[in-house]
Amino acid sequence: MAKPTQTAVAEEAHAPGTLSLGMLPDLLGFQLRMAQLATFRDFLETFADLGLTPTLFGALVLVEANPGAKQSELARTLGLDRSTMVSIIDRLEREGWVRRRRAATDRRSNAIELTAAGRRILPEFKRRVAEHEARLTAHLGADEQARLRDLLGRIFPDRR
Amino acid sequence: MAKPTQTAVAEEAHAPGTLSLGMLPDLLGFQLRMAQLATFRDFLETFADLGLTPTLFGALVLVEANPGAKQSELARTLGLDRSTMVSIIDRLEREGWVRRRRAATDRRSNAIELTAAGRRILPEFKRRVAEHEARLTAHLGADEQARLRDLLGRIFPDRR
DNA sequence: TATTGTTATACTCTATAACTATA
DNA sequence: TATAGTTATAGAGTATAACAATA
Repeated sequence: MAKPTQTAVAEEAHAPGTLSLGMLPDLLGFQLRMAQLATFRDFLETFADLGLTPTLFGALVLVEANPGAKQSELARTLGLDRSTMVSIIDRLEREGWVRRRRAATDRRSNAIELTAAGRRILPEFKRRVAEHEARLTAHLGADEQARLRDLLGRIFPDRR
Repeated sequence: MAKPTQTAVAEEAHAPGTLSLGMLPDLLGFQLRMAQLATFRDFLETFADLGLTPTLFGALVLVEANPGAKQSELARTLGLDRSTMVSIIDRLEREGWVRRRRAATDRRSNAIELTAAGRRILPEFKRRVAEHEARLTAHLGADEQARLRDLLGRIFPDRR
């Protein structure tokens, strides 16, 4: 599996079918982007039959962990606008996994909570996500996975 | 549209303003997504005056490293469809940074290359990207940055 | 005045399918 | 037949601005 290191190419000449990446591999932003793109696509394939996206799954887990949370709280936690959260909750509600309830203390807001169907199906979602994660980390040891999560968590911690 | 039924109910207790993330921090995909989102937004702000995106910058660097490469080669390397690459090259060409040249050997394809203006401005782009990268890695040591890039490169290496 | 949810709208990014010109 | 570039189009995801209800 070991490929010879690519040497500097002369002007105009580059291996057919294989391009040099130039400085890109040295950029954290580039590695982040490519890893995220591959991961996103695998996630979509994992849930192709249900149309579940990483954002929808994240919202479901958040609702489970914070029953009765407001839409705008969920939005802020996921780094989304509250108008974006409307359609996300719409979809989850249309699937019958969550419901909107009028909050008792502040009647402007909706308290979002899982339905019985949502609580029933969430373990299956988590099981599939675990399989997806296993593919993601197939080439990493358990210690490396933990290290990677830790390092990622320290990128722009002030922007979250 | 159909408005959801809303019934008043008592909210369950969770810390005001701060939601629990549940299992999300344990998911590599989630950390990846949040880090990439923050990074993408900082990149856009960095080039707000020029409208340069990570993809456009990546394409420029690729053209620099592989003068005369075909559009479809660039597309494959960046993980994009060749129809998507059309508009990317369109934009770079409209800015005057690259040009399409009829390939001599295969007249179906375009050989993409930097213009003089492109070669002139690329160092400035790289300087700004370096500043962006510095913000990104503000909380990481040099060794940790290298380790992070290495670990990211081992996520789905077979899908790239 | 400020906030919450909502709607209307628009913009970006991306892919699919069909077309053309070559190979 | 197959490939490279292009075009038209559609879908997903997102944000901004304005509005009503409520605080």
